[in-house]
Amino acid sequence: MIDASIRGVSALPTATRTRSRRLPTKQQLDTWRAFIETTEELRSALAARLQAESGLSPSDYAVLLALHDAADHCVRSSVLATTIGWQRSRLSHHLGRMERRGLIDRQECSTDSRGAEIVLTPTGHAAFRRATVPHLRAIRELFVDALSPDQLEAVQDVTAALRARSGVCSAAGRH
Amino acid sequence: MIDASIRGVSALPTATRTRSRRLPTKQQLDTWRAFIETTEELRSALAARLQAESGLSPSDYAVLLALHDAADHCVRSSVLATTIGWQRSRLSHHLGRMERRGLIDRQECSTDSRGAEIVLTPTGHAAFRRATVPHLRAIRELFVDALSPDQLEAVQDVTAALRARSGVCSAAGRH
DNA sequence: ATCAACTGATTGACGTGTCAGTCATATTCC
DNA sequence: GGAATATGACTGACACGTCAATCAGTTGAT
Repeated sequence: MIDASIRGVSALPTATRTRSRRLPTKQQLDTWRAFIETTEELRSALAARLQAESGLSPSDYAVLLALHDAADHCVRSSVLATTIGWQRSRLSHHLGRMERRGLIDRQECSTDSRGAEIVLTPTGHAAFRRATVPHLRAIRELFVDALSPDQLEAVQDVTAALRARSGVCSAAGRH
Repeated sequence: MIDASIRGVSALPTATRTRSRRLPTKQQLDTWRAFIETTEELRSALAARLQAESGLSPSDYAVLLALHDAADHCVRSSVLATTIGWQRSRLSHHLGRMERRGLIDRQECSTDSRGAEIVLTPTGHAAFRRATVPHLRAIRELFVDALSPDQLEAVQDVTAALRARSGVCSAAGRH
């Protein structure tokens, strides 16, 4: 969980002050470390709650949500992949596991016989309904309620800035 | 921390209990979503750079860093596990893979014959040295330089607030 | 109509992480 | 000293994700 790949700055060559070679200061690294560890903790705390309350992983939830939002609770596999921003093979593997658990069903596509249509089973629908309110509540408790309105605004500000920088090719979002 | 875990739902005033059923607003969910997606993007962008520049995963780097910081580049396996905050089995598996790649070596412990001492090999040391500066530079480029001083401060503020909240839950179930 | 190129989806191999043991050695208590 | 217990580390089974390959079906050029 904890990403320790940030620590141990003790032996930094502070001599090089060239612009592009500049390295983060100790304090900046501390901020980075706190940031990356906190987000990881938050993510895993939420995953643990979701699992405990509904037996679903975040990935399961993402798939069920996309299916639930779709008309007829039925989506082409490729569409599903782009909707939740996954690679096809990942989706294929995950759908196999979810199918084995009876959460979804695969059907042949009428318009393109290569295609697969993914359908929400009654079991899958029930699992999603059971999961959704507690999950949203957990998000509120662990994230929203932990922050003041100002802090929430700061989060939006910071994420936008980070995206602008690293999201060189920030397409329609992933995950 | 003790009083926090004792604070139970039954002892809460009515207003708070009503509040506990409220769900996040659409805007709050958007903020959450942006937050979680951006951190994930940042994490994976950094991992990709580390991998490309040094052939190491963030996990590899964490292990090598802890070993590098240790006296004689040699640490007891259990100490290593707590240092980087991993479960023992995870570390054991990962060390097996790193040993196969020649990055580390396992030796018998002199003081406790159940124990194992993990040693940095020359190969591992070289890989770590090759990885460090580019990795820190990537952190600066993708995180530090993307944010203003005010924003960096806001990050610290927000992470502290999140930790204070979720720490209530994770304190019980950690390690 | 045919063949090459493309596309939708799955598969296999492999690295990774978790959980529940297992085994050998240390420690504790009588 | 010797049984009960605790500890350090490893293992096996399994879920998960990525990459490269595969396969069947579709499209496009000639």
